[in-house]
Amino acid sequence: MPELPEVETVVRELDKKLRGKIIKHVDIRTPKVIGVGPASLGTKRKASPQKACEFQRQVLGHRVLSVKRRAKLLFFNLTGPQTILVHLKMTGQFIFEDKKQRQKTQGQYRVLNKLTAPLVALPSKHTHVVFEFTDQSRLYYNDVRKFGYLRLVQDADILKVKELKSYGPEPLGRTFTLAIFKSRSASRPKQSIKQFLMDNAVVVGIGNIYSDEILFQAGVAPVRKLADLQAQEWVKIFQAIAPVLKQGIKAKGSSVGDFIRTDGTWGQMGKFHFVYGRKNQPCKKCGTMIIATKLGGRTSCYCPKCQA
DNA sequence: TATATTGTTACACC
DNA sequence: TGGTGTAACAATAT
Repeated sequence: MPELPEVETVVRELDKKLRGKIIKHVDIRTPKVIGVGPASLGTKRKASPQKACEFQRQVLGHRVLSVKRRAKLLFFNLTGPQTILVHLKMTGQFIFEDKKQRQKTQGQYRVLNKLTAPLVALPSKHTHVVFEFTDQSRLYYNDVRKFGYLRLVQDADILKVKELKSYGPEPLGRTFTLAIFKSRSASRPKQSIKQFLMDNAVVVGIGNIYSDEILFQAGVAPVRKLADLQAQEWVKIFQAIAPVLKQGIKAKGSSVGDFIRTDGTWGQMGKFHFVYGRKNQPCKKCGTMIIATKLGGRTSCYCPKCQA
């Protein structure tokens, strides 16, 4: 389940590996994950062979200039007037391999990030797109749920992309301040702090895992309503955001769900989780059992003693 | 077989 | 009407 630290991990690795490479071939095995144009694909998407062809045609022969990130969206900036926007949603993943990498792994990967998942050769049944570059290296896009997408957008149309318009500030950016963060709560006093943190209009990139961890570090229960939070609690929550996300990036992402790095290895953040996914396990600080509750349809874990 | 999972959006409701 | 709250949706492993 990639959130900002996981997406950032993928972006840094891909930027290093793909920069300068020329796309020689694109194999689109599942056309429904492909979009063309600034309009969003929507949930009820159907396969469009025409779009897949157009995607292929416009991308072939172009060089990757850079790979960047905004919120949880990846940007593959290409030569020519196009950019590929990628959202991994729940289970999207990229695996990159060159000849050396292939020898190391013998072409075997776990497409699902579970120790019990079998090693498979790529492309697997969950591989939907394969990029091949002129130096023989390959980039595989896998997605078990097929919720993610690759969208080709003309650079001139980037500002027409709806999601980009509704996104709030980057949590690690200079424009994200306590005053701005707190001000967004005024119009929705009854919302829980957990849902507030996960709202991309408030601040981007924070999902279920990191919101739980941030609230643990802040000592605030996820069920607390915005209007009831004391000034000091706002400060604690705000000050917990950057360190928790930075630790996630440093650990190369979480090891939970289906997240794997671009070389098929796991991130280490899972080792540091204090509350996420630890229902009925003792709190690492006080030993109290971690409890789980549902907020806006999402499971939220917290320590009833450490978090008031 | 029912359930759990997420970001996004369509839509109901003040 | 505009902003907020909520439910639905996509697909599949377990």
